[in-house]
Amino acid sequence: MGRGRSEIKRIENPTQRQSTFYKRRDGLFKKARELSVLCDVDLLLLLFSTSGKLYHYLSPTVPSVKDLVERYEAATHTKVWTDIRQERRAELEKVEQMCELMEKELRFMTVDDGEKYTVPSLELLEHNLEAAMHKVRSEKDRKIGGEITYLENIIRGRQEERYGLCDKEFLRTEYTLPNL
Amino acid sequence: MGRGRSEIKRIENPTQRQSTFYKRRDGLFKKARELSVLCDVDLLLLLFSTSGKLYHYLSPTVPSVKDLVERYEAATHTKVWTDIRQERRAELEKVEQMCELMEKELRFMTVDDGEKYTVPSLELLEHNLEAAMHKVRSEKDRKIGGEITYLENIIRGRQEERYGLCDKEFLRTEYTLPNL
DNA sequence: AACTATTTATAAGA
DNA sequence: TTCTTATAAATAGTT
Repeated sequence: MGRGRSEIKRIENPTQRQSTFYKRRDGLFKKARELSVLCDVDLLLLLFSTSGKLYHYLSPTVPSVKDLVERYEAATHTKVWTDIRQERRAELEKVEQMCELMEKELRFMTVDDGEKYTVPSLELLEHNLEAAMHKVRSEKDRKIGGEITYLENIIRGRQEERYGLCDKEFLRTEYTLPNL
Repeated sequence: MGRGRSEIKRIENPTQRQSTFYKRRDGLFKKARELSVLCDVDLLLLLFSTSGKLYHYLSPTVPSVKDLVERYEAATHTKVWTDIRQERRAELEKVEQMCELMEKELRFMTVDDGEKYTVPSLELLEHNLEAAMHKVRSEKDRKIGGEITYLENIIRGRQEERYGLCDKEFLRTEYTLPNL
């Protein structure tokens, strides 16, 4: 556009370059705005002049520069901020591992010697331990009971087999103990 | 440009919008490239079409997107990535709180009903519970024993007081029970 | 900044 | 999509 010249190379004359910069900068921002509105497009335009001055445009539909740059990351897998994220993730995983360890340790019911218990809290602890113990014992009994029933069934099966009372299907089943 | 229309508003017809998008997108990128070359300008153009496809341009003079976004941060003092860090910190704190809660809960020895225990692990659990119970009981005894000794001392003190065997200092002390 | 001769971009149509 | 073309818009050079 304009009278003459069309070659695209750095304009050496500073006055001319500055003049062209103003005109084309305005043109570019206008085009960016128009495109984002006409075609419902999310865009970011960041621009620094030679003098270091910032000009920028962000589509009204985009909440923040961060938002768009994150989408850029996701799209390119270029992970601009990977280091920050990985740092945090590592930190998080460390805490989670500690959590797990602690859970295991505590599950096996070690009473902390360093902790200073009061008598009422010790009584509560005792009560809870008794409840837990009760649960554990009845669960154990149930399991062992189940095992016995299972074995009894096998024995009955064998007897029926011997006396010809079982069907063909039953003969083909394998006898494996359940995982106790 | 082109035949007719100049109003800038969202193009509702999808076919027409797509067509316009292609043409104007190409135009915008061409202008961006030209400006960066002609006027020696650092610029970034990030663009997502409605379908989510990314198009971008970065001046050849700029080493990376990160670089330009950091300059944007510096220029606006907007600290684009601060909130990411804060976000992560919040996440971390949440996990740590969960940790603490879990610790408390597990300290009070609830045996998880949902957990599927095997007989040997139940026996181990039972063993641990017994050990813990033993600790708790002896600690309770020690505490109660201490209380008794303390009370005995007070009684002895009273007797010494009565028989004039105590010193003046002792008379001024208060008898408060230790926090049991 | 403004002006205007030209070039360029692009809307509509094919 | 892609091309063609008539026309609107942008802008180089000038004032």
